[in-house]
Amino acid sequence: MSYSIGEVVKKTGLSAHTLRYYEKEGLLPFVKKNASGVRAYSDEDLRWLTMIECLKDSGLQIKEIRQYIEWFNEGDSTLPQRLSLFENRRKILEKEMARLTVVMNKIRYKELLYREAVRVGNLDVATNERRFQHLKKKLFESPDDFDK
Amino acid sequence: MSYSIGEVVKKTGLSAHTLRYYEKEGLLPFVKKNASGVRAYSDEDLRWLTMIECLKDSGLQIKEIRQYIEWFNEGDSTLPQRLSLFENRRKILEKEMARLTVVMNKIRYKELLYREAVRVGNLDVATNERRFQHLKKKLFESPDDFDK
DNA sequence: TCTGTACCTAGAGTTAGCTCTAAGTATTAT
DNA sequence: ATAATACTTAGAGCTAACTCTAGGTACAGA
Repeated sequence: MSYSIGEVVKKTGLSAHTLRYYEKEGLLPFVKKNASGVRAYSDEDLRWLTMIECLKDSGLQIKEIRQYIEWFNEGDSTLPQRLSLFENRRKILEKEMARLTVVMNKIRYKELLYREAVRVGNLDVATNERRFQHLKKKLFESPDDFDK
Repeated sequence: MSYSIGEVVKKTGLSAHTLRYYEKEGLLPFVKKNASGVRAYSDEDLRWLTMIECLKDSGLQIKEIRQYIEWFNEGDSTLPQRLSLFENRRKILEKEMARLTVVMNKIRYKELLYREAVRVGNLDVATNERRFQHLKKKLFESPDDFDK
């Protein structure tokens, strides 16, 4: 099976501009073209696009994805490099999730505080309520930094 | 207490360029300047910088942070808007954490697979091992999309 | 043959968030 | 007094990842 760029747009949700851009950046080195230059994407190309999306979602830059694809095409001699890429990425994702957890706590505190402030119609009154003072001390190292 | 831009650079880790840029974008509407135009940051300004960093970490754009600061300065009449901002942010962070969890599973699968591939020196052999076939089926809707 | 749609390339433009440069003023230490 | 350091502004430059434009080709249906 092969697919026109328009069909791939429908399948992937990427724009035709973006698909051509990816190709120019070396992310799709196997896409074939017919005699008049029109692209014909294979099922293999679509699987690459799925993988590219996953790597992109994990935070890899396009040039890093291109590097991965080059390693893949060089065969088993680059297995250690590829392992190392996934290890690093896993560590970065772990840090990112930890970071988001910390941010989430702060934002949730703000949401609760503002819900109370809206209820009583006054931010300072809400901020000075014992339970919010308590919560703030529990959550933050320098609690007053969160009075803004 | 007041601080020169250089002291704030040391305290916050932001560059002087970035601090002036933030001010130009309306993020620090209270910073005072002396007769010769030199900035003198107050403790209040530093607290704003902490809050700005938190909002930035939560994914807010600079113009959205400026909007929040404007609301803050307008007083209690804008409490509902601010509550709504934090509610939306909390929801977006929840989605982001869910997204990262999904991505993490895929990357961890790849890491395990490549660790085995490096051990046996061959990606195809590792991919075809029963436990990786099993893992792949468990993790993904279209497992073959992850053979890249 | 005409009309419309889908496709092509090369290259310019956009956006966010910095980051840096140039040219000048002010402050501090010796 | 002089040298070094820190500060100022306006505005240009950078990077990533698109996003769009202009001008053209290819082909299908009425």
